[in-house]
Amino acid sequence: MPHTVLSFRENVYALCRRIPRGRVTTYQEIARALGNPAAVRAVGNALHANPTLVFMPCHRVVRSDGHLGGYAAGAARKKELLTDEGIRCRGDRVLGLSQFIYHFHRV
DNA sequence: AGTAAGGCGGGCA
DNA sequence: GTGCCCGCCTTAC
Repeated sequence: MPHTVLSFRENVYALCRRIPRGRVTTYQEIARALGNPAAVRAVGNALHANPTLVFMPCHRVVRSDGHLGGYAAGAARKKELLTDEGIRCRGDRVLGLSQFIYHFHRV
């Protein structure tokens, strides 16, 4: 699915920015919200390339199976940030993901 | 124009 | 739980 105005990346960032504090979403959710459900991997790619780590809560994006997934500044840092927001983890897994998951309404 | 690299997901052993 | 494999999409080179 070609994107006209905004690049795929920018769309990913836009969605990522609206994940509330204390909530998480998944790479898959983002891909689906973009109408490109098969682009899960590209979503991770885009977040990895994100230039503004500080204003981009990409630490709130985790894998659909509950694992933390990657983070440019390291998974340990990702875990820290999530913990600070009240999301508990054990090992490299988020606990009770379904309670905190944020679903986007369609775009 | 080909190709490889990813912060993935799902399936199956 | 752990692996491995295959499919998928966007970017950068």
